[in-house]
Amino acid sequence: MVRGRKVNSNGEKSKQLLRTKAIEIFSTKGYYQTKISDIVKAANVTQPTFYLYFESKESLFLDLKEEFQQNLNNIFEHPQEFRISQVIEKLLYYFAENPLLTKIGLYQSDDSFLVKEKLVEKFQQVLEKEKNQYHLLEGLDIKTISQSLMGSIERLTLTLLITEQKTAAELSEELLSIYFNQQAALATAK
Amino acid sequence: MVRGRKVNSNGEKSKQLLRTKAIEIFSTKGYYQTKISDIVKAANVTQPTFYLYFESKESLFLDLKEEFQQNLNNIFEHPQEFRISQVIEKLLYYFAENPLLTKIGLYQSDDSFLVKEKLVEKFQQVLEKEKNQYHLLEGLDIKTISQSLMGSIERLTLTLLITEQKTAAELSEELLSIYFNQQAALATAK
Amino acid sequence: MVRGRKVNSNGEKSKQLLRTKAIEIFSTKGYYQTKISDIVKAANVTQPTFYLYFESKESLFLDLKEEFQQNLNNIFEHPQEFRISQVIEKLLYYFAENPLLTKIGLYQSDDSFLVKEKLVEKFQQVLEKEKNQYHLLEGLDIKTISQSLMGSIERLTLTLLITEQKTAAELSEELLSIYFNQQAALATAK
Amino acid sequence: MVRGRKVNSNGEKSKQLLRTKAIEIFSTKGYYQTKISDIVKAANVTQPTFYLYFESKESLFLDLKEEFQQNLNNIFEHPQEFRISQVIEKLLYYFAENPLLTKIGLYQSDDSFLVKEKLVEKFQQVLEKEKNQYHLLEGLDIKTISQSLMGSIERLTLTLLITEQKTAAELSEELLSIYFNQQAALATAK
DNA sequence: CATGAATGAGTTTTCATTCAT
DNA sequence: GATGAATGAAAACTCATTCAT
Repeated sequence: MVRGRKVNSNGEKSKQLLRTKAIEIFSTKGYYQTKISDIVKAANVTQPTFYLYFESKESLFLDLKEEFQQNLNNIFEHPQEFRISQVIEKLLYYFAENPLLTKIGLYQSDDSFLVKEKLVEKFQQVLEKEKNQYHLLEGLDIKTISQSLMGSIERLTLTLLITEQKTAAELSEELLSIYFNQQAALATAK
Repeated sequence: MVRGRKVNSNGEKSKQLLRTKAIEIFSTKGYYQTKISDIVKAANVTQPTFYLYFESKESLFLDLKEEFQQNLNNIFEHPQEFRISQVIEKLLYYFAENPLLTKIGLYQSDDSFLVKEKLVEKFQQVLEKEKNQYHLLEGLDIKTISQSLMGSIERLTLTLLITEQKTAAELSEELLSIYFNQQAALATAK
Repeated sequence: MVRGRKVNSNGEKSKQLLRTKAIEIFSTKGYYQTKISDIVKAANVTQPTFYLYFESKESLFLDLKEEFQQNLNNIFEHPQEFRISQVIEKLLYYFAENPLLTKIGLYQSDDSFLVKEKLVEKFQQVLEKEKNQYHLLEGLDIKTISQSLMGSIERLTLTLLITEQKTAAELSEELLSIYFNQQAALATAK
Repeated sequence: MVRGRKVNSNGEKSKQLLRTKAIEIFSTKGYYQTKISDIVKAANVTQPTFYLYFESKESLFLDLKEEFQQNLNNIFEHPQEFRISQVIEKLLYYFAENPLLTKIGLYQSDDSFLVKEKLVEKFQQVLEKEKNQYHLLEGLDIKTISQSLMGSIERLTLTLLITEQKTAAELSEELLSIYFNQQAALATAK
């Protein structure tokens, strides 16, 4: 029945460990299926320790979700002007680098749908500007294309990117080919 | 409220009402966040009434999920040979007709990922056969296309189809254009 | 959804059937483990029918228990004077003829212990009068013998009598031999 | 009552208290009639505390039952050869020392009948070997005697031993006298 | 800094009983 | 005489959170 501070223990370390384990489990099982007991077991500390560093289960999850969203916002902050190819690339690179946070923010968070709606809007804006450059887009509803693109990105991220079967670069290129690249078609047509 | 039979009460009606409410709530909040108390409140009966008609929360949810999956299997049963356009159409029509069940089977069920994997496989098979017909596919990884298509379908279903902003027919056509139709591009190119 | 009186149905018949099934199930599973739903299922009627004939689960069980106890009382009513052999015989014959009621009254009822205490008292009284006739009893505590006899009777009833491995006659004789019969011993001794 | 640790609280103490109370109540009311709420009320803690120390109501009961059975097995383990007098003595001593566990294992457990059947078999084996030494046994069915003895032991245990009206030593001697001891009879006969 | 011990507030599920037909 | 439909009351169990050490 030893109590009190562990030898070599260190607050910041415990906090980081808890955070890491929380991300792992949240990203896999989702918010409701993740129990505090799971997290602390994985971090090898007790439940009260969790509350030493985080206000509540909810606030931690919210923090993680917001971190994801914040990062996402930062990506598109500086230069207002992006080409769709850059948008796709930047997204995939970010997702590839933060797979677990991405799973949380894109699939597990209750307002992941908002995040996606925002991205879709972004796509729309960009495509609106670029539509003349892609013959393939002619006659197509940009809203539909944007939503479709969002769907493609989220699924490819989940199944091929995060699983490391493909790289962000590869997937960017493939997506661009699918959605906007007439090379093949044009070549053939000629 | 007193015990015993309600005036004008009717078992089949109650069961259907409960089922309907359950589908509504399951499809919105998911399995874990849906409480029996939510369902019975919506159906204006008490908790034991739920157990009069359903074995448990889990078995009801499983039934709904399986109904969705069964329907899906039936779609592709008869003629073994489908063209990708038919596959997409049939999916979207089915989803449009069963929006809530679709939400459950495609987004809320624990094994929705399996359903999608199966669909992706289907896409791959069909595309493998048809690849020569679509110049756009040249040089592209069919697996990636299939996954991407799955993503597009699931997102368009969720955001445009189920919300009745677009019809299954419209979305099928748009998807075909995006993924396989060179018309516009070719026309322009000429 | 047919409702109302069954063709050929008959109140007394239903009541008897319910009673019979109740006895069967109560005797096997005990009061708390027996559900009204078990009883009515066995009798092939619905739950409200049970309440048509019996006030409640408890009152039916109490009735059965009291019937057992009443019968038991009747056995020893008339001639005040019994020999221990007669007491044992009469008990075993009654138990053999009413195996299920016996199981209820002797093993399942909450106050079966009272019944047994009363029987033990009876044994004591009778033995007190007869003790001179049985040399084996000399020096032994009649209370202990009476309790022991009660235990023997209840166990033999449960394991050999009710299972029809032995008859009441056989067991009476054997019990008398064990507890009071010196024949063998004396014969040998001489 | 507030949340969190009680002043001076101690886990092992709480667990033991819960166990003790559980044994008391299980032994009196049986498994089904014992509610967790009874146990925790008796131990002056809340229901979750119960689950802090025990997996479930069932597993606790099973543990207690198995403890009883294990002890019982241990009694007869070492020397394979026992005389019936020793068997009876050892049983009664064990029962006297563990009255509540005995009530659970011998009367309340769902498989107490198995325990008794096993004991009866033991009696049979031992008596088979010793039958020549007891003239009283001549002409009697050893199975009946064994069952009868089991009944005597269980009843005497319940009514005289556990209630501390008689000691294990006294009851052993009395049982031996009743079942196997011709002294008195013989003495008289001579 | 960290733990051991405990609890409030739910959640699913069961069962005897009772109305309306 | 009998059923279909419903419910009140309680049971076991879970989980995020909190106090005392």
